[in-house]
Amino acid sequence: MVRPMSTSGAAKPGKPAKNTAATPEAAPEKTLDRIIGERRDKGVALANAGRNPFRNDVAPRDQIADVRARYTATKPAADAVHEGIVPVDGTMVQVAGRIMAKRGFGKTVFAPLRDRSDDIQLYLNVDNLDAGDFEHVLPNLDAGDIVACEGPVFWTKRGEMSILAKRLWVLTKSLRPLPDKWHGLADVELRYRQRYVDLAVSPDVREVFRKRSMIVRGIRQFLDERNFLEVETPMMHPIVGGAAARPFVTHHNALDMRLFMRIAPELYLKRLVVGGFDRVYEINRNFRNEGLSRRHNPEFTMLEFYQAYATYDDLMNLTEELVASLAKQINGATKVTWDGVEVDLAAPWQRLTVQEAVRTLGGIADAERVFTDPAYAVQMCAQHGVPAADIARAISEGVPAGTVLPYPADQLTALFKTEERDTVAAALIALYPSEHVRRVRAGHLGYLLFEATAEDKLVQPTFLTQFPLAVSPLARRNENAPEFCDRFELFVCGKEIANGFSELNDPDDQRARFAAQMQAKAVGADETMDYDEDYCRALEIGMPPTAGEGIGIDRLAMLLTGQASIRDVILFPLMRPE
RNA sequence: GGGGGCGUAGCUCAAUGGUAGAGCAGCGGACUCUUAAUCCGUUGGUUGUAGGUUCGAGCCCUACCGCCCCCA
Repeated sequence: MVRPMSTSGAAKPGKPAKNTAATPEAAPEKTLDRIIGERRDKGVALANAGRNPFRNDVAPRDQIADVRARYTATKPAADAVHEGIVPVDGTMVQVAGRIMAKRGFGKTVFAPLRDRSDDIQLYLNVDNLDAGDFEHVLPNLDAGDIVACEGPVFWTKRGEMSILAKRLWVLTKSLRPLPDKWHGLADVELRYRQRYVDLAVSPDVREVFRKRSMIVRGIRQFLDERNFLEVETPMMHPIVGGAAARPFVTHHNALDMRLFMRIAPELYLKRLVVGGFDRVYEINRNFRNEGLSRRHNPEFTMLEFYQAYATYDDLMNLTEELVASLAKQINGATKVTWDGVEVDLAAPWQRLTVQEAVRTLGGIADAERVFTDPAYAVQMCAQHGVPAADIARAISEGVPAGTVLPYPADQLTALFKTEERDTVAAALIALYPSEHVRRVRAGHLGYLLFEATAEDKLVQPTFLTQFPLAVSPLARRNENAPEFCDRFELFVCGKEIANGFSELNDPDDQRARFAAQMQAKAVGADETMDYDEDYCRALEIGMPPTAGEGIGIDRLAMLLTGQASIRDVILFPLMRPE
């Protein structure tokens, strides 16, 4: 079947001679329109010669990479004498892909062809190519066209493996020109908006996404080998849970129900652990309604996995093994360059408590006092640039709900920007019901101080451990220090890659943590979890001792492919509409 | 949200406030081992959008749109 090209009335013939005077009312044709018109005309010419320019009756038998592999060893010595064009063995290969360039020599045309696996050069010559193809197909061939080609393999004098084309079919006529053959597509905006063009012309970009796919496959293999069960849990949640982030809100019509796009699958996965699937994982999208940056995309991919009868310590060991083995599998080495820094992912990695990080990297000599004395912590935070709003909230969260504050709640942030800060803080701290709350609040401030002073100094892979309770509402308390949790985060080049902990499975403690989240929300925190009563009920059924972890797949892909922007590891990053 | 940068032909980029150019691609021609092929000729522009200043604006000013970077 030959579908005629729909040559639009506006399209002009191949030679747009200067006869526009004959149609003075015609709008001037733009360059791109003219190019598209010329390409359409070639499609019409193909159709007129009985060659459908959009056909689907020729499937390639061979992949280019396979052809290359098969013939690489037959390459003649550099000093070999050439006697015309001699196929290696006369075996016909048949490949298909996109024509990347066209170099014409009158009766000979060289045209590199690219399929998903590799490139190979087509040698299209009047003496060898089917006469009809030479006459009707070749003149209507453009860079960008999808073609199939059949012929034997030979080596050119310059030592380039080539296919001596006997037959050539245009399978898909490309109507738009490809970007500059040398510079490619440099405009990052166009690269993201028209990823199909970016991928078509940039092997490097293809390679990044191929590696990303290998990473995900490698993770599945790694976990499957360890008897983890891959599961799928809801992406639309009736309540917000599992992480501290602002959600996307949507609505289900039939049930007339508000739903949140999930910010994390954590609470569902742990329900499965309660149910007896005590090694589970999920690799899927999370959605967080936050700004875009080099390291944030509103939808991103997360691996979360849970292993019963394991501790956060076990998961740190597992993570080292997983990431180091992925690096070897994908790059053949544990060293990668990221952000201009050489990072070595070989195990073991440094382990450092948050408090130690504040002292050694943040340069706060009395870090211990920061994590026990909230008044001191306020001073340190203020000195080191922690935003006043964050300090005010962290301090306020310790005041029991319903207490009449000595200062108007809506002026707290403003007050924390002034010299009155310490007085105000002291007044609020005086309202705390217990020494425990004082320490919990100090821990919260200590964590803010860590973010301000130390986080970006964690360059080589580092497990940051012993997180303050206040910022870890789902993690198990440390046996010896109840204001800290058995939790870690993995940092590389100042970026958080993974987050794991021994799970909190005491339902009463979990209820108290949810209540604390409600309190935080009440004093203005916008990244809080909702109280999840069903999850608490599940914990009452009983969750075995468990450790769980989330690994950001996008950031891991950035690390292992050396990309500086998350947009370069997401095929279609979020953009404003054109 | 704040600050900085960028936006010119299909692509990659030029252009003291004074006639908008080049390379590639395209088109026509030559060429049977090129690979950023070469050579000759040639088409192609509402300089992101809308205003303003000026005798004159791609360039200066204002607003808006989009992208990038930094900060919050």
